[in-house]
Amino acid sequence: MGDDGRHDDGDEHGFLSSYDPGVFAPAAVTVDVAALTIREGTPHVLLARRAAHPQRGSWALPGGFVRTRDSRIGPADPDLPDAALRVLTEKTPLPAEIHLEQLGTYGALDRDPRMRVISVAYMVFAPDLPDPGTGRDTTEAAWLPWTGPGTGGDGVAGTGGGRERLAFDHDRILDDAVERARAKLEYTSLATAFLPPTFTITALRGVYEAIWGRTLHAANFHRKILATPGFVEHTGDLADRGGSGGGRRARLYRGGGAALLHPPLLRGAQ
Amino acid sequence: MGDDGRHDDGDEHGFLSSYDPGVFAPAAVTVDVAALTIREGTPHVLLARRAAHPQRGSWALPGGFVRTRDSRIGPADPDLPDAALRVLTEKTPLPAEIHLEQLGTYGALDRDPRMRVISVAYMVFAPDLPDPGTGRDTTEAAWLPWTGPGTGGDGVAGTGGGRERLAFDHDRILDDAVERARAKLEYTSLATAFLPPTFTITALRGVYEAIWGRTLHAANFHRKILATPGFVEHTGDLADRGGSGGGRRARLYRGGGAALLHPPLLRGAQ
DNA sequence: AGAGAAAAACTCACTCTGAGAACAACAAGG
DNA sequence: CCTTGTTGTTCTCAGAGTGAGTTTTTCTCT
Repeated sequence: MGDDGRHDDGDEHGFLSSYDPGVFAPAAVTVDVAALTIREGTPHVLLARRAAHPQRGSWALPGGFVRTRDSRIGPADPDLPDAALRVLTEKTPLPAEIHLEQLGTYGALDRDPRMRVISVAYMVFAPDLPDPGTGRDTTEAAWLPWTGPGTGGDGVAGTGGGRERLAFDHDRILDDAVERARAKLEYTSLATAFLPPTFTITALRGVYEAIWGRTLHAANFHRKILATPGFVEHTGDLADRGGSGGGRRARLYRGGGAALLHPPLLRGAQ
Repeated sequence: MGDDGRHDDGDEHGFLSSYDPGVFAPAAVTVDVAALTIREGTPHVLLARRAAHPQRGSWALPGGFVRTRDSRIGPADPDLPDAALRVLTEKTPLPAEIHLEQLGTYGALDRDPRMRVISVAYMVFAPDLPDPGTGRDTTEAAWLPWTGPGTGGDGVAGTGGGRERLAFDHDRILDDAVERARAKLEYTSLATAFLPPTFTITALRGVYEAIWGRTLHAANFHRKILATPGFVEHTGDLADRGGSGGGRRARLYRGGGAALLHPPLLRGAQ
């Protein structure tokens, strides 16, 4: 680290007690969360409509300022993941186990008109959750389908069928999140994070098909999943029938211990 | 984003003109750079010895505060990568093409005793560069060999042969950087970033062996590199002889256009 | 010219993969 | 009860990829 704003020599304790934090021209730090899930076979993202300036009325990723010290509003965030979970639970209740992962940090000088805002983006892989409530500073929140940059234009399909741009640089953050998700499905077992605790191989394949946007050969997928040690383990139970249309009852599995897949599932392949 | 410190309704322009940035309890934002290279077959990292409190005298990753506005010291950093390159060039001159990549952001409440410091870590893959000069606020800077967490203890082997802990949480950042480098060699062509513009297949294999810490089967490596489309392309030249010991002159290659490798080179394999 | 050395090409058994077919287990209807 | 349609699971086989070793090519040095 560099050292502007330091006083002169001496021991470290004396240095710290006379230290003035104001010298550093500090920036505001926020967390923004791209929470992804899969509904009806297509990727969805949790968005909130901004109730305040700037960009009032735009859809945006759930986010908020990192609390650097205790205040009237609440206690300081011990670490960045705590802040990410906090802003997310303001919108929707979360299950006990949730996959949270840092995506990246966005800090261009002009990305927020108020001042320099450094945003630490997180991504969440969640199973299908109920519709969210409206949190602080938002007029509306919803899981909206994501239509990727490949299909003619970025953005999120609005309820009316059109597309709207997200506030700030959140379109780019969302694209980065989906691209990261696509890559991580190849060599990690994260696909199970989109599913309830027990699931069928077909449901797991549905996750890959939704995120990768292509169909996979069912039989080969089945073989490969079971051949990858530690990916899934059989619970001994069968899925109960879903009603219409016959078909054999599928076996139920839960996630195995392995985090990394050897060998990986390659996207380029069938 | 959340909205503390906002005034009441009205149009966006009026909102911005009366906005007070001081309300947000801001944090300090720094960039720290883990610059990796390979010297004599082992990974090295660029470190600087701190000339100022806190942790004066400890080795640390090159870093500094992000400049959020113009000041006596210099202009504001337009974006975070600019800040990372700035703090790095204070220590060593860089070649024209350099691989810079964001690693992650570290923001635990107690990671710096002065105040809350959010550090955006970057990593650089560089070819073997000359010894660095001493920059601002450092008494010494050097490329030091990295001895990983697998070999009994983290840290960097000091010049005396012992190990020293790095300042702040830089040991953890460095471990994360090396682990990221190991993973990215598998499925990207980043190994070429450690080499000069033209190189031999044997030199490329040396990068893999240094980062992965294991030997690879030379013949199979050769076959696989040439079978991966876009990884390398032949320049038509041969390497000139290095002096002692006979042997066939190796063909020279340069990096191909491909960023992602299909199929990848798997670490678990030989 | 000959010995030694490094790079590159070749060989072969084995495994993995893509594609399709076959088999198993279920629901609904006649 | 038996047939038909649907879904999940297993099997088959040809082609591609892989690990390990051997051979050939091309260089330096003596």
